[in-house]
Amino acid sequence: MTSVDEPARPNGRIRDAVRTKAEILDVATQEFARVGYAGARVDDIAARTRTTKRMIYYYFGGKEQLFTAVLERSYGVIREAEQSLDVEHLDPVAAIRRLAELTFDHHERHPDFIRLVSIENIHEAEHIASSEMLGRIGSPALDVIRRILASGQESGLFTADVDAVDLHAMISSFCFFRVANRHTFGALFGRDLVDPAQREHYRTMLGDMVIAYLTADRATD
Amino acid sequence: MTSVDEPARPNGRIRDAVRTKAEILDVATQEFARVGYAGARVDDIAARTRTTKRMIYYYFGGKEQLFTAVLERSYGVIREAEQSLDVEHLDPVAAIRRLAELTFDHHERHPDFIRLVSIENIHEAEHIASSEMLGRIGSPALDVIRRILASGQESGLFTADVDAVDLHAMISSFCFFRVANRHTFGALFGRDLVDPAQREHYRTMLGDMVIAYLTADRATD
DNA sequence: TAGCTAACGTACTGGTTCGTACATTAGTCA
DNA sequence: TGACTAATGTACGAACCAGTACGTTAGCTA
Repeated sequence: MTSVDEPARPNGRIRDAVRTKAEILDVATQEFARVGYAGARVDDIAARTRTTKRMIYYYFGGKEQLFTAVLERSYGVIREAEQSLDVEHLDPVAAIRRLAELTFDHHERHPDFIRLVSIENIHEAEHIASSEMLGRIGSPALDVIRRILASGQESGLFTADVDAVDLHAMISSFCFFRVANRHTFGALFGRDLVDPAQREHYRTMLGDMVIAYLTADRATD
Repeated sequence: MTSVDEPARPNGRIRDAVRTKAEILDVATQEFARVGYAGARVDDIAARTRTTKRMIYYYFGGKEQLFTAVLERSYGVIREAEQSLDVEHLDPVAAIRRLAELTFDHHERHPDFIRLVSIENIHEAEHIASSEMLGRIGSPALDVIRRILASGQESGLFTADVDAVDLHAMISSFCFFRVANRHTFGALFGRDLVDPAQREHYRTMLGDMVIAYLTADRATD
């Protein structure tokens, strides 16, 4: 295991606090996502890193804090992704559809994150609640939705009585369910919601749904 | 703890296989839903029944089989509920809206079931896969949707290219997300999706969304 | 280059947890 | 009413698992 980047040491022991910490977080993210908080084993996480269990306690304090750190980093990643959203140059309908598609893509690309969120919900969001950072993380996506919605409502394209948080919930629920409930849905109904061949179909379906809702003539019903 | 139903015994020991088994299932359902499969403790489940851990192994064989039995009974309950669906006397639009509302109500009334499904998805539906019963449980709701959809498409009310399984996924995703992700969503966005005061709002939103999707003129976009 | 400390490793512990061996009894039926 | 068996209880073991006491060393800096 001697590479150019990591020259051999007499002892093989290398000191790199940043790398060690990051490696623990990487492995812990995989393990927690794979088997849940209670199902994960601190020993197993340590065994899959190049360091020892001792270091987990040294850097994070304990299993609980490690899980919180995993959540914090995972949420940080999506916040960053949301910050690079660039849809406001489009007209409101296209902008919302594009935003929905980006949400769709992001969920699909980060199944581990979806699993962590499911797990955190089983724990009633207790780690989020006790995290300084996650309490004030906000959501750039929400701001984007708010602005598009306002512009669409002003121009009369969208029905007036829609709220950004609710629309975000609507979009997220479809994207989240598709990934999170993939297994039970597949087992019960014989259809793989994440089948690559069906990807475009569901991506379009999401956009159609959201736009139909936003542009519907509510008086019709 | 002496009641009319259960007269005192010299030893307090009563034999009732059916009751014992049902009581274990009740408690196990609560515990598994509360803390997940790995988080649940066989000893704790036993302690909360009027019998002992020995009986769990006697009747179910082990923790894994107990969890499967919990899932089987839980899915059985919704299948029964679905069988009593009675919406086909309504016109297609009203029928779909009513069906969505009943799905909405059912999810809200059975948060433990939602949690069990989330947990089973973390385990990649392995218990469903290995269950004889759950493999062929089917879904009466799906048949209902299929018939309403066919009638609505025939009369030209609904867009033609919609599939029953997909529509079921759409309705379920909204209902499921609202309950399952209540905690993280609340913690991050400060809005309780299950707030009773907002119940009618979200119930209407779901119906509006589904109907808008089904009746939209897809060519507009 | 001596010494200091952040970074790391080893080995262990105490409590937990699934599962079982063995003993007992309630209720039934010949 | 005696015997048989399904149903139940007790006590324990072996593996597991989060966390820690204690010792070591790499790399920096005075």
